Amino acid sequence: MLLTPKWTSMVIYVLSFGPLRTGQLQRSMPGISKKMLTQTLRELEADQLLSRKVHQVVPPAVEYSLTELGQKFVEPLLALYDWAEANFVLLDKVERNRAASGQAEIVEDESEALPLS
Amino acid sequence: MLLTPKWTSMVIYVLSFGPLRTGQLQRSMPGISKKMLTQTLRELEADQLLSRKVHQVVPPAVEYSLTELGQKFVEPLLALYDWAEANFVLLDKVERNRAASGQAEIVEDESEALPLS
DNA sequence: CAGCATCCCATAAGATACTG
DNA sequence: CAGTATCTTATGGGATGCTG
Repeated sequence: MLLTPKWTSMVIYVLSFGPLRTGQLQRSMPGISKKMLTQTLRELEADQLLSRKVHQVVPPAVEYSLTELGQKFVEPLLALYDWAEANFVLLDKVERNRAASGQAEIVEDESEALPLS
Repeated sequence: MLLTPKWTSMVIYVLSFGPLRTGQLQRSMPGISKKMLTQTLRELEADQLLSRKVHQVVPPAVEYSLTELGQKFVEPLLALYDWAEANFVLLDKVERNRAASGQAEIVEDESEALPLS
């Protein structure tokens, strides 16, 4: 899948603001390792969501930018982020929710037969 | 994250059509193991995206349904699915794209200085 | 029927060192 | 600066058997 890897959606999001060089990308995503950054970028490139431009200079300068397809992905991605933000899910609300109750509802049935199909 | 586990989004999707019992859920998702089904359901329950109702009968009958929060999640999720379908990404277009070209663009620069910040 | 526990394997991901 | 290679660990996930 496209969203299961840890960093893919974040790369798309960060690049949605404009093209970035490798180092800038890494600094935009605290915690990502160089290995995972490269790997994620290669996969997204293979999926044609971003393009990679190599400037033949020393030291090397590589610029990443979203393709048309990648830009089309930004909107549904933001829809997801908006939902998360609106419901504090990526923040700490869920943690607090987890802490609180959360028991399964027990339904006392009269019959011993299966009530559902 | 909420989307990284393999089955979470599918559970939400399947339940978006209405409440289901455990076995019905499993049959709705070919390939899911009982273990992962239970695990996924527990996590989504902890995140308050679905609720679990236990009917006290023999044999046991457990019904899962989306909470308000879970239902709010359906829309952005479908937006994502729509994008995927529109771009054949979950199908085979990507595979064909991967097969074809996909080389990084080489930009021939005159200078040896860094052209980008 | 629904769920839990256990064992095992595949993959994701982090750390580190090295190259042009 | 950008990238590769290698090693190690953490996690996800499948298979199976057992319980009320």
